[in-house]
Amino acid sequence: MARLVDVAAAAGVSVGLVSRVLNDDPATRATEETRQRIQRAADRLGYRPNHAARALRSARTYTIGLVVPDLTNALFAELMRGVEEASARLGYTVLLGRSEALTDESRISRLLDDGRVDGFLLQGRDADTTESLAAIAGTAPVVVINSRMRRRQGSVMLDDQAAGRIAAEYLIRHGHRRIGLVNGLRSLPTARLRAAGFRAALRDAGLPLRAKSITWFGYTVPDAAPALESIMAAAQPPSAVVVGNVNAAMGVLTEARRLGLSVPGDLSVIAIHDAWTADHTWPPLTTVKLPLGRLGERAVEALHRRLDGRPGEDQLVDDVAPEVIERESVAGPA
Amino acid sequence: MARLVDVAAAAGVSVGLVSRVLNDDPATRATEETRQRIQRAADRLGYRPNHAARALRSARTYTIGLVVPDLTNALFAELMRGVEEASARLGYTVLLGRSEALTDESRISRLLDDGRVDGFLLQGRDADTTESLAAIAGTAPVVVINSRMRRRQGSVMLDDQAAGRIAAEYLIRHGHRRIGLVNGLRSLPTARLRAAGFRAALRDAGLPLRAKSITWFGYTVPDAAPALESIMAAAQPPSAVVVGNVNAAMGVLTEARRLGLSVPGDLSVIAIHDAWTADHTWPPLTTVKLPLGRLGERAVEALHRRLDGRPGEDQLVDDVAPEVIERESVAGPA
DNA sequence: AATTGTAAGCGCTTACAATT
DNA sequence: AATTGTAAGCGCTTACAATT
Repeated sequence: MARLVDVAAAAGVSVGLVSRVLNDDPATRATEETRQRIQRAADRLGYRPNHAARALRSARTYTIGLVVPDLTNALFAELMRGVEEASARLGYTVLLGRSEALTDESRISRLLDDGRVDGFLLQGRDADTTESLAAIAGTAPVVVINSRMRRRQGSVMLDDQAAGRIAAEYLIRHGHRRIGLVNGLRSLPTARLRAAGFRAALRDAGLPLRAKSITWFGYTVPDAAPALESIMAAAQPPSAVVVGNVNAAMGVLTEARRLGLSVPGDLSVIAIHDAWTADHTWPPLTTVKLPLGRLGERAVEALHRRLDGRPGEDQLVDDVAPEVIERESVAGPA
Repeated sequence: MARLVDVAAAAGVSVGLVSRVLNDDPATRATEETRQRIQRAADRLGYRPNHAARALRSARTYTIGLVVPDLTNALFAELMRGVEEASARLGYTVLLGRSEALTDESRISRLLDDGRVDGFLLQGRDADTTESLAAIAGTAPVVVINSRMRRRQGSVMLDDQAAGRIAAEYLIRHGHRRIGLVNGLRSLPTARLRAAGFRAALRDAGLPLRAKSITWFGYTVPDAAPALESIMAAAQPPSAVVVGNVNAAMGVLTEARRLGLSVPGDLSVIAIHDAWTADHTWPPLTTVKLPLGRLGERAVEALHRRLDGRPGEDQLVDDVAPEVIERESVAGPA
């Protein structure tokens, strides 16, 4: 690869000048002619700055670590797309890690100690995991996704309260009056917010709120069976449920079948979050789509500001509204 | 962070010696006492080598680029686990990229030109994509996953022929005599191999082979509908199908429902590759599980050998046999 | 004053040299 | 001969200096 000295020689100037011109150093205003000679030489030689040298000298790696609980979660695709888009735009490379593989303390702090990343985008399976990931990251710049840190600012969150409300309102609009919520763990801020939105919708519609119609087992497929069983065990079981997550909703469909309930005949189901998998369940799942791509972008932008020395903030990503994707899992009550 | 000079000062020796001892340089045999003093000093200071400095000096980044078509494919989880495991063991960090985001030529070769990676593990959506990814990587060490390069050696492949054979044999054992194959694109080596195994099983069982009972639409969900429709349009449609991929099998189940076929009553289905999603379709899918984790490990090991200057090889990962995971999508013919 | 150049130094590895 | 030290240099950025 061509180095700075090669470009300098080709352009007939010094390495210092080449570096400053190529980096658009605002303090150096070379003549247009010199600038062009340098740029042309760099283009002709296909010059690319050596990452290691730049990182060593400037003590910035221009790499951010993205830590998520499960790479194969379909929801992660859209988040990642946003993260990639914003990273490319702002000049960062993304180093990806599953949080299980990294909670093994050593690996996350090593990434820092080895000077491989400038900061982290963190998402744990629940608030405690996220908090401990952040603790491991220590004083490094961190932005947590869909959670908040107790002692530090620096988070981006979706509007989960709106999502819970919109899902419940959709069912109410279809005539349901007994509605359950299959929710994530109580330790998850997202779950608490979705429940708040859910409750608000019922209250506004003048519907009664039974504590037993909300479960807090979790967002994953296996959590759905005990949740649905518990909800349907009521004297007057609901005719519809909001499920906190598409993945758990797949489990709800399976469990409904086991309980002999037809969807949406006996039970309507709407899930929060949209994913391609929702198209291929039976029946196809009606969902509330949240702007995960935008969440990823906002997370990168927030970290970028932190890396620039600006203070952390807790942000709500509400510039794109949640949207109901109608499929076939909701009908009127029997 | 503590630097080499800090450790050297603490141990009362020179930086050169510290570097050699910590890196287990075989040419330097320090006294046991010195060695211990150095190691203790390093431990006490929490010394970690600065990655940028090491990369700059040694012209090795100890980072490998892993490029896959779709991060959210459930199959990728197990592959990634193997890649991570072997990378950690051999001292590499993994930089992850989707191949769509990277075919955009610039990004893949930039990773190299910027000196961010030593080499690549590549997997494209099909043979042509993989080939062009490899072309973009140029002279960099490359190992392709589940495909082969025309002009270069350096690949790891699953035993797809065995998988196709095992799937077909399983259906034959259940009494099926008219069996279809919903396969991936003909351009995919994996698809051709699965078809070969499939045909061999039918031939060995003395069953007739109709060209029309094999389709080549692709491995993804939407490819399944036209495939199944075309197969079931035959005068004597099959009573069972092998589906080349779990994801496509989800589409097959949806399409069967649309065609009014019950699974496994009217049609038995077995898919190649196992994933968590297979547990949550209706009915749960019987699959042939292939050793994807081992594939990932072998890929890293192969790249490691290339980076050590050894020549590329084309390897078949057959040290773990494919295994049928019985669920509920296969029964005897009606 | 406007433009360009010089050279130090980031933290390592490693050839070569020096010491016991 | 066995053990340890010295110093150059990887490719950048940037404070400071020099030139027009």
